[in-house]
Amino acid sequence: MEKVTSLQVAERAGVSQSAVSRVFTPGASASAKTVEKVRKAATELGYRPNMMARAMITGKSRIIGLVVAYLDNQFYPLALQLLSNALQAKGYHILVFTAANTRGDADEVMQQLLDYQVDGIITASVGMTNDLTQRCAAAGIPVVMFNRGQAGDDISSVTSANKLGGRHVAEFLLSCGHRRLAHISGWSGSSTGQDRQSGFCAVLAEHGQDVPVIDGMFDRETAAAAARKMMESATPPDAIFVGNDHMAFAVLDTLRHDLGLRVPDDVAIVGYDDVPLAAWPAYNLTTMRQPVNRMVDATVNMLLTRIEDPATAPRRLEIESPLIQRGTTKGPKT
Amino acid sequence: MEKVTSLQVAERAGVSQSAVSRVFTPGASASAKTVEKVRKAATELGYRPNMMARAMITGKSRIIGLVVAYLDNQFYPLALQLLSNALQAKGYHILVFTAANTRGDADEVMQQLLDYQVDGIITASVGMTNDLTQRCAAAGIPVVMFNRGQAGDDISSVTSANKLGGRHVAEFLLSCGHRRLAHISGWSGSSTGQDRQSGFCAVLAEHGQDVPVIDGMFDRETAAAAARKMMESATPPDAIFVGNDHMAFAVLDTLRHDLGLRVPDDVAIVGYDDVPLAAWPAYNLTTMRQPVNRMVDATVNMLLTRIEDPATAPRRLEIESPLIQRGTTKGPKT
DNA sequence: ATGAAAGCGCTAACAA
DNA sequence: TTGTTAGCGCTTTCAT
Repeated sequence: MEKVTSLQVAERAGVSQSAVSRVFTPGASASAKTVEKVRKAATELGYRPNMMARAMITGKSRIIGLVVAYLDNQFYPLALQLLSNALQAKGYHILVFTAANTRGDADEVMQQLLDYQVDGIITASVGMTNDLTQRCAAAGIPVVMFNRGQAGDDISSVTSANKLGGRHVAEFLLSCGHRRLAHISGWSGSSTGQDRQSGFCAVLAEHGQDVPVIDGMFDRETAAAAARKMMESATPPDAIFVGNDHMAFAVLDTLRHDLGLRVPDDVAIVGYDDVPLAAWPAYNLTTMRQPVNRMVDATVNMLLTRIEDPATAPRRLEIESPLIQRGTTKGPKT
Repeated sequence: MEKVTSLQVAERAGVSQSAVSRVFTPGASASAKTVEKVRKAATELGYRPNMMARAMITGKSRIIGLVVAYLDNQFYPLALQLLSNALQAKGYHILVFTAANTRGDADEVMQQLLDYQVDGIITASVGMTNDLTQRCAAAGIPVVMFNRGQAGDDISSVTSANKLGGRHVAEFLLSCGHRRLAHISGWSGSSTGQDRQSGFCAVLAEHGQDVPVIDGMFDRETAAAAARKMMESATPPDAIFVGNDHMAFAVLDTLRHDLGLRVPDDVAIVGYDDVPLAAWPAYNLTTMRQPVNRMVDATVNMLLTRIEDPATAPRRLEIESPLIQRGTTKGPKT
């Protein structure tokens, strides 16, 4: 099982080394006879082309850099797995870069990305202030932001229709008869957090309501503290829209176990993402679905399209998705 | 931000190309003056050595292949994140390979691993029948199995002390006064599943008890069905040891919501892993901790040691860890 | 300590 | 279609 080179295969097959190369290069021409001889010799020797050498010449590594900040939120492991599967099926692989949402860190990651000559980059759970994306795009590497958008620019992104989703939630809660709504938002440094909030608040503003909002930072502790604060205020809400499921679980835990409140009787809760855990009976959370599968497919398509043809214009895709009613809300008044 | 080569840096610094190389090669010699000139020119040009070219010569890619079967169990995303952080700090990165636990798939993954010339391999949530590990080891690539062992062989592995853990659980449940114990085991094709089961059953055998066991396959549905079956039998258990937390959550859901049973009053439940979710109030699960941090550190150390010195003998490390008592069991009778 | 020269394993012109 | 040739960007002898 030692290193086998194309030259050795060539000798064994009685052809030139470049003939071997052609047989293993998708778009190359070789006679049926040559192909057969080479394939035979190759399997006998256990030959496979060396990716590194190939990458060095073609400039294509068939490696996609995945930049990810945290994996505590169940949504991201799921996405990672699906992305990996989808890319693997297309002959690509994911090189993982963990990055804090800080400036210096982003620079370092950026350099590493370039070092490895990744063909493309997917960023997930990375904030929008990050010029990392900008700089990679500037370096000519296709970038797709997964589950994050960026205000009016030239970077591809795939998200769900977050603004619309926020509106849906507001309309739904109103239709349930709730009148004192509140919002524990996703991190205000992320488009996702902002959009959900603005959609939600817009509808309520149309109804003349001003909504208390606390930034939950996509973090359990922060969200739990926010929930406590809201419920202990003079006019506690009768329904809370939480910026994602991950925080919503923390809110539910706090409401039920710390404050002894009943959900949805005392407060209704709506989350965002519809991660698997949301459907488990222990939480049974009403939530806006994010269609991970479709988001992943779109991300992969977009990225590979741009890799194959760099002239392709960046796109910003928003996928609509339904509200999933479960046990943390009462049905709408009819 | 275009491609900058060592030759360009050399010209600008007024030295030879090999001088530049030496400055960027850890163990090489260069005068202070040369180093300074080169460093200056390099930063001005934004030069960084090309990993691919370097990898091709040295045979070291600084890439670690991570083979992983599924990420639904919270334990693995957590491990992935920690592994990535630890390796990144040492200048390595993780290339992800998702693989089903099937023979043909393993072969394919194995080839891809070799194609990318990974310096080392970590397998997680991969079964033991997989000769993938054997073959990689045979190909001279250091392999560490994370959270899996393999019966008496020459591959490094890092696990918790699963057999001992199983024993702990049995002794604990007996001390709580339970007399009708049962076990929903981890996948019997994994050492982890087997060891936990054998430790657990060994203690009970010593007490003359024969324990009903159903293989939960590390799967929610399978575990839930097993729990239902057990509770509906003529002599339902008064305590169930579930092979990991991921399944234990499913069991708790079924017990509480489908069967209307109270935990721990009707049945006590113990899991294994102590994933973050186990500590959340909604489950508040008593469980054997697996010390992810220490397991990750050990894995990284072991792997890098073997990469740096291939002569190092493989090791099988078992890390002991405590039982974390929470709300799904009653304290021991005193 | 430094430069010149020889490749690592492969792809991509270029002729034939 | 095929073989020959020239590199990709770098590390590493080998002289100096």
